[in-house]
Amino acid sequence: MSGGRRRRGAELEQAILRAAAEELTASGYGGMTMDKVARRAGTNKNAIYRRWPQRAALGIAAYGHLAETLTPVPDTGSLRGDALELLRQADATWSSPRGAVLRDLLAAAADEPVLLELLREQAGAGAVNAAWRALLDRAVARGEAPPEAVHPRVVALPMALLRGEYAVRGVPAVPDEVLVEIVDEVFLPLVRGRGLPGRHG
Amino acid sequence: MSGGRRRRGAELEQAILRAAAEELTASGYGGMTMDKVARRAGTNKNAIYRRWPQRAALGIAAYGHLAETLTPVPDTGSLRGDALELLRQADATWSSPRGAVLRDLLAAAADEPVLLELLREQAGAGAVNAAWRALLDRAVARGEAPPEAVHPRVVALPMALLRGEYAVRGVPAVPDEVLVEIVDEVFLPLVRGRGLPGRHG
DNA sequence: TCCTCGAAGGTACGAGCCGTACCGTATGGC
DNA sequence: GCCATACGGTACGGCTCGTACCTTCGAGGA
Repeated sequence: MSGGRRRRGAELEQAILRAAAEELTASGYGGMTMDKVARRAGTNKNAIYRRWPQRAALGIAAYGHLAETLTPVPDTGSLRGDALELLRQADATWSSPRGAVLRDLLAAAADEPVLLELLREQAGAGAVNAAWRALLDRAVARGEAPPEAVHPRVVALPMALLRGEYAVRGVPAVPDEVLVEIVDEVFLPLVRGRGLPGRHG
Repeated sequence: MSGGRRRRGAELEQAILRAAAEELTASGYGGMTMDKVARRAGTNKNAIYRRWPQRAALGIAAYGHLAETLTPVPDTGSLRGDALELLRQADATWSSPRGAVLRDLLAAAADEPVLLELLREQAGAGAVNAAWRALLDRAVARGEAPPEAVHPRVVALPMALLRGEYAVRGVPAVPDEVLVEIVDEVFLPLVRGRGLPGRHG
């Protein structure tokens, strides 16, 4: 909106995305109205709908602008320390305003596989998974965990339990005791248990 | 709407709830409009808003009418069989149309603790939890699992993982292999692992 | 340098929904 | 038989989404 120039293509697209991201942080996903985004971007809904066919698609794309911060994989020297740290990072993210947006988007995209996959990309679900895997690999290398412990379901377990907590309690952040319990009462015992012979073939 | 009689109190309330439940099954939660419910119940929105202040509250109450079927706790003789059966029951519920409604309601109530608690009651979350606990208790009694295995987090684990699957994949039912994996690769190893001494205090 | 076509701006609109207000009317209790 | 209460009917304001239509700009080719 500077001068009489008319923005086009990528320039306009970035402006829209930034405006949408600002609306997201200001009013959440529910408050991210197409009209408000258009007004804030200094354009009109036409230009938006030409790029994103639905509100949810714009919301997901805009979330990508918000969630550009990549959290480093912790390395405390012990599996327990690493797991706890990573879980605390995740909890901090999920309980932040950005986490509220993420959860709303997740709900909005739940019945559209295409959007769901897009959201997973934007939210860095792959990176989180890789972090947990790296953490387990290191523990195995240190001899702290049996090699059998490295398994996709084990990798995904702590985040699933964290999500479960949010589903049960709702908005507020998960107390630290719960995170400790997830690690000490579930994650670590499971890692130990997978070193034992099972009954199944 | 039979005859010229005017319904009041509990009679009208039941009629509204039934109409809302029918709308839920017909169009899902998103399609459950206050106007449509009122029309189907043969009344008007006034009578509804006098009882439920928001759409979500009505949706949750109506869901209670849908989910009156209590599933029996399986008893196959082995922990693995019981767990698998219970997980399959849960998956069947969650992947049914009723499950779609439930997931929508969960999203709608996510940021209102009061509604969330109401929904947990209506959805029989307590009963499901009790079923998993009973199943573990029986396994302990049979000597199939160590007493330490009975722990709230262990009880809640399989359902949390199932929810996680829905969050990741979206709508379709979870393949049976995944359910088997949850039991064989996570649940049972954890139960075994909790019988071992850990490193924490 | 001029022309043309695609893209952006502006605006208006239809449709749907929520939640509220107002008022006439029946019903059950006193 | 009277009256407070709750129901029926209807209308409305406000908001949102998504679409349509036309004007205007801008970039690249002739």
